[in-house]
Amino acid sequence: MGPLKMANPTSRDIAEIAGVSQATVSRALRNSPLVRKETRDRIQEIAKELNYFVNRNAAGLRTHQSNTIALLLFDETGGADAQINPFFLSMLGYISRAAARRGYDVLISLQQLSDDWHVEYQASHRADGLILLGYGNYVTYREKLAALSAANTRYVIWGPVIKDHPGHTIGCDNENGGFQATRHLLSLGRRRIAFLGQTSPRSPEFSARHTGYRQALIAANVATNPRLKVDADNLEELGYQAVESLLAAGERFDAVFAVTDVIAIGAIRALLNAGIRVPEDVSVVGFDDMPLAAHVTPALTTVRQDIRLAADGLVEAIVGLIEDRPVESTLMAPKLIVRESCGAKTVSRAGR
Amino acid sequence: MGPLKMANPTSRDIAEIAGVSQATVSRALRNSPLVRKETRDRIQEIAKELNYFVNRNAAGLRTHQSNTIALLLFDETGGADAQINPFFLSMLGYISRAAARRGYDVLISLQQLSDDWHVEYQASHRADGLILLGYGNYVTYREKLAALSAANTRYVIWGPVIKDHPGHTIGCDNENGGFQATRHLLSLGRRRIAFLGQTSPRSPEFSARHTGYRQALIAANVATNPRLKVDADNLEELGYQAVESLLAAGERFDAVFAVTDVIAIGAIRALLNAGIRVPEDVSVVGFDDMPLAAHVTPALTTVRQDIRLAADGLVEAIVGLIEDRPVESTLMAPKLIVRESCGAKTVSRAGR
DNA sequence: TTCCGTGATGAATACGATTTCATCCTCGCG
DNA sequence: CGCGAGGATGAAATCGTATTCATCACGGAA
Repeated sequence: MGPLKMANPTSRDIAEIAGVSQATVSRALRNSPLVRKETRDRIQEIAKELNYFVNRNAAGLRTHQSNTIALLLFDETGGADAQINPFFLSMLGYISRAAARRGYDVLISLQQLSDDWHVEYQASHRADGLILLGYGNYVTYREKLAALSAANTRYVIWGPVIKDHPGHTIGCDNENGGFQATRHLLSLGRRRIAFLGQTSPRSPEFSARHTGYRQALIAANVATNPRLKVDADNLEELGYQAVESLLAAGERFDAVFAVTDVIAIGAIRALLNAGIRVPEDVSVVGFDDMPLAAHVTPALTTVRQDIRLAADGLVEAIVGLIEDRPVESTLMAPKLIVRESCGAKTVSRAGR
Repeated sequence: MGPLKMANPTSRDIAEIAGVSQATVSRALRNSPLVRKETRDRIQEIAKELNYFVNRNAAGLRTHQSNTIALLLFDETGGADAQINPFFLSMLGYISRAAARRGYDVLISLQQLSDDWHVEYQASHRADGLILLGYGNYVTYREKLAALSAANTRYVIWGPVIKDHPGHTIGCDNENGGFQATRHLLSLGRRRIAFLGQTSPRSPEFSARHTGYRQALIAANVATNPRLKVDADNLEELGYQAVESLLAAGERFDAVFAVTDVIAIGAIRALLNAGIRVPEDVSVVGFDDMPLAAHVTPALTTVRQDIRLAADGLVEAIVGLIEDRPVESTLMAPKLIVRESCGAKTVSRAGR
């Protein structure tokens, strides 16, 4: 029995070779106990020999499934060529792995505000369910989500848990994260703490972090100074500019809570460029704990979102919905990671 | 005519409502000129009203197409939970956009060395073609590529162009990049230039950068010192350790060429921690120009690979193969980006 | 010996689109 | 008035698999 060759073998071809019916082949390949073990093995061997793979289109057509999860990534920052939010990008990696573990493929789709594809993915049977990243902007998207629900689409959102928000949500307790960061800065004796980040209703996560920030100040009986709050979208450059504008305005501050590591890194650069030492003169805390946070100089103190866990949770949830299991929205606890940029630890740097 | 509702409308449902045959519906939805314009418009309106979308499984079954590109990402560094190479991750973003522009979806698959799914994607009609990232390790993968070719799979590789390598390749002229980086350091008067990076045949890109490095030294009549070459995989931590080991060995050096920005950032941290100033005492040059490179302190001088262009090229190539157009392997020119970490520019930092 | 349950298999159908081929109508021209 | 060309549409086949519903052989129980 030499190496069999065939351009595009089908289950029928295998059936013919094995001397059985196509139905039996189909059953054998799916390990159905209806087929006698010997027959099953023989068929599977032939399939392997022929380099046969089930035609997913045909199978999907018949079963109404795709074993695929679509990942919709909304990235409003910047235009079509801008870098994509690295936080989402690494989430994507973990999601893909978690999905693979459960036998699902992942289809990516970078969406723009103007796009209107949401419904299509499941309706066209390209995906069994959707994971939505970057939907923070719930004001704008609310109706889109409603459309999804109306179309009976299964989806899970990464973002803030908002009451009477349609759909299931998995997110991080941003308020608590902001609180932890700020409390930490306060515990170091800092009192004039700048807040860097966009807090419009477009960015509910960031707003929640700001709320946590304020609550920490209130709890410590420290007056909030609205001039120490600067809007900044999630780009290094904007963190840089935010600090520049603070300095230009002559504001005095001894700490910075940046709503994102990326912003924090931009802020640090601006501080250092202005001759201000970090953390000696100004403490800096970020948010996310992206991989690089530990390796920039000074290493960034930050609030960690465990994105691996988050990704697992998202996949678990969407697969649950697909397979008709009950699913609940979840809020994950963030964790303060103390490094050098806040000054809590003695910096090991020898020379200065 | 109120809002029509229907669970899962098919083209046949639309046909019935429109009072035409299902064949006409199919044609109308694909904008076939065979259908009279009025009829076409009416049908499309009904489809919209019903929230109808073509069942991709059925369409794909019939046409033998999926309009999908599979992106196979091999990431050997670290285990299953490790962060994924950020360079590939951002490439992925651009690839996804470029593919969308051409009407293709992107399926991601993070692969391990042990996996053996390559052939499956196209054979199962899940994808029309493959883009392979991280296949640098051509020694190991050669046979896998051969299998792909044998199965008549269409694929494009991001990586070094290697002669009599099966398949089409798009890559960066790494040798030239290494040459530029090193020549730049030499032009700054640096003579003891350390090289940080893995150069085994497992990493042909990095080996090529090393070749460029050596050629620049030779061209400048500077002796190469093998002790200034330290293997380091692509992680910040390993860049850090590489510098530590150089220092521990008592090697003297006045510059570092890191084979990757990530390694460079780790290296800089190690230098600063040891009280060595960058760039005053040691110049550092990286490779890739990842987004953060411009924003760390000191801002990183590096060799830019234009990944947007690369992504476009890869997609262009795979789509070309899918649509039976001739495709050629391409080598893209990298570009030296001078910032602060090499010391060529006056650092604007005020205090020090 | 007859009958029925059980295990293994096959025949036939459905999934929802695309596409080929046939049909029918209309209109212009000889 | 007849005829052919061409435009618009419909009927039917097809893609490859999963699954329902027979069918058949076999063996044990009555």
